[in-house]
Amino acid sequence: MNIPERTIERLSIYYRHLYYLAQQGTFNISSRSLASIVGEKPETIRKDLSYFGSFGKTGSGYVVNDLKREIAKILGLEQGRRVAIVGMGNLGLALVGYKGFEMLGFKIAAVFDNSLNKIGKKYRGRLCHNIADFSRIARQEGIEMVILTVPTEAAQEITKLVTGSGIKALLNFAPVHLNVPKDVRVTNVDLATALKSLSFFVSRR
Amino acid sequence: MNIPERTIERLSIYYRHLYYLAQQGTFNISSRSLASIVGEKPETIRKDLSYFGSFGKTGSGYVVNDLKREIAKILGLEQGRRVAIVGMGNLGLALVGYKGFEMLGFKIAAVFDNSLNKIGKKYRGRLCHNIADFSRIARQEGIEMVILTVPTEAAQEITKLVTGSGIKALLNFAPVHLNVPKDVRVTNVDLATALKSLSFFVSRR
DNA sequence: GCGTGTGAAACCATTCACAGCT
DNA sequence: AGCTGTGAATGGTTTCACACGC
Repeated sequence: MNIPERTIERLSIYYRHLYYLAQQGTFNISSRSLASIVGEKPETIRKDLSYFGSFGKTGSGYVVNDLKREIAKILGLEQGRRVAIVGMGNLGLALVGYKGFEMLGFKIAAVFDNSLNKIGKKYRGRLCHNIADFSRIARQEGIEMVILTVPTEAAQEITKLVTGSGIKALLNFAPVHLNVPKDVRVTNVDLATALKSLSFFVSRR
Repeated sequence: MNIPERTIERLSIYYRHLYYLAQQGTFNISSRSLASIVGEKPETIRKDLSYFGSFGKTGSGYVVNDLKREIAKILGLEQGRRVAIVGMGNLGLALVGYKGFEMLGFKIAAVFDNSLNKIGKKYRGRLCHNIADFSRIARQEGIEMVILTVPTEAAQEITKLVTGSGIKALLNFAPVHLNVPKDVRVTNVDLATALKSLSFFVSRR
């Protein structure tokens, strides 16, 4: 079966809130309650889950911990994926310190830059490597995913280097469309674009 | 007519690339060339534009500067919208310095925090105000949109304060669903979620 | 010939509505 | 009674394919 893209995005959101709920000691939850927390409809949640199996109990809803574990399994969060951040500018720096990543099963295993001012320095306890050594260090550290926070002009070139080293998943913060081999997945986070879309809705009021 | 959400998101992306193209002195562009730059299909671009009018010339495509101006008009970018950043943590700090915003017609007119360590300090030349004074200063500065980079626990409360002061557009970086009045628009940027979605695709390879 | 603008078709995602289980 | 799981219906978005203008 073909799973909607949107479903995957939402599963990530469900996961986070189940995580919070588990911390608070909530044991059971219905699709209706979860829906009101995450801002979706109950049937959306049930449908999303139904692509992967039946995790609930009719009459009583879902066991928070079980559902959390199932979603982790679906999203591949169990293994504690190893991530590199490439580009130690303001944004890269903010992301190394972003608690959300580690909390949810990602390990920022290495950081890179091309500037001699930064290489060799430590950022939140992580030694900044020379981007030229990416291939070797990525292999050594078992990096599977890369967060790209480099300047726009450099983004395509560094993408080539990174995908050439076997990385198949990129989270790109540079506001350009990256050309990558077909088997590489890119997710773009475009900060200014998000703001511009909002602007449209301000205009129409 | 009802304009697809996705169309609006893409228009922002077209805009940015038209901006670059104009800088480089490109005069004309076809939907096909633009498509290959932004990573979309030509017919998607033409359809997106068709919701707002006919801006091209059959046979020769679009005049870069004209199309850029039209999209600016559509997205309401002409007025140089005034934006506030609330929360001067790592991420807020990175965003004050993010060139993409100013470049594309947004003015970061004020920044706020609740910490006495930060209030009164300057960040990239902008005085950090006490969040308690939001209402007054937002009015004074003509703030129309808010970028929220506060800790998760504080997000809902601050949202209440901000929307209570008449703000109708929020770009939210806190990983929670914000409850807002119906006439307020929220766009969520969820950094960890983006990474988790990617993880799913790594798993299935 | 090249390229836009656009109805119509195909595709994908959400919502409905209800059978079935506890 | 309460809640899940899911086909069927609806709604939204993308893609196709072609008429028309330069």
